[in-house]
Amino acid sequence: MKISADELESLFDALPDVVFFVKDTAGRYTHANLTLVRRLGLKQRSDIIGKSVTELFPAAMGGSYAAQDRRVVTGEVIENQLEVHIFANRAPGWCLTCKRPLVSRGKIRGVIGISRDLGLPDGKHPVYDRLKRVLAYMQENYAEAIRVQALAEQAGLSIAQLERHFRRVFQLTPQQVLTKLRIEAAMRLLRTDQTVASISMACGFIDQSAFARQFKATVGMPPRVYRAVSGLTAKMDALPSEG
DNA sequence: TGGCTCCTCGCGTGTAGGTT
DNA sequence: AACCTACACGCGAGGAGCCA
Repeated sequence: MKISADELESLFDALPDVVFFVKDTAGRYTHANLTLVRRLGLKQRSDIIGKSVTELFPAAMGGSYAAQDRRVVTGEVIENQLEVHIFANRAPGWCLTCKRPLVSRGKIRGVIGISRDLGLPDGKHPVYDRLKRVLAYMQENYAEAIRVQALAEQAGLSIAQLERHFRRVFQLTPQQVLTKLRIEAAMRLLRTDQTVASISMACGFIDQSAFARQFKATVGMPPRVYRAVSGLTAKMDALPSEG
């Protein structure tokens, strides 16, 4: 039994916190769930089908998504990539994106993927309180060099335990949580007039080079472009998410 | 579920060179 | 001058597997 993309599309329509899409090898949408339609500020699916990310997304983000798709079309699989998506109300939202080549009869026919919103932590988990302490430490010290080993010691857990519990409670590895904290801080500081170099140091990156790379990988655009984009208001009232 | 080892690979880093 | 990108290299993070 094989499930078609049409059937998956219908199923994913029911998930408001998950974007589902299929694109052909040229990067044109062949399927999109209603969550993506809404986040693009569009009315119906047909407004998306046949279009590419560069037509639907602002150039700064569309180009990054297209580059990601090109990698997948060559066979690369993207698993749980932590990304910032800017929703229609311009608020940033954290998502985990998965993309894989769509293979049919032995040939790659396109890209199939989902992007799910990062949910709330599981506060009922037995070690949640210990992890919360580690998280608080990370929030206070993200500007410093933090080793997972040190976090594990602080929680009284082995590294393997810490990672396992982090994934279960926060849906992220400790390293991803640290990146998230740093990028969030950077996005705040980019709205001030601090230089990119000073922001990179203030957020715990070794230099602005490492910062720019990480920022682009996560947000989809270089820091300078994000600064320009976040300074605009009316011109960019719809910066939706996908991946 | 916890603890441990092993191994792969992705990320951080430093540098150089190009671009704005 | 400030910023971005590409590349090479080393190391630590994280996955897999096993056992208790």
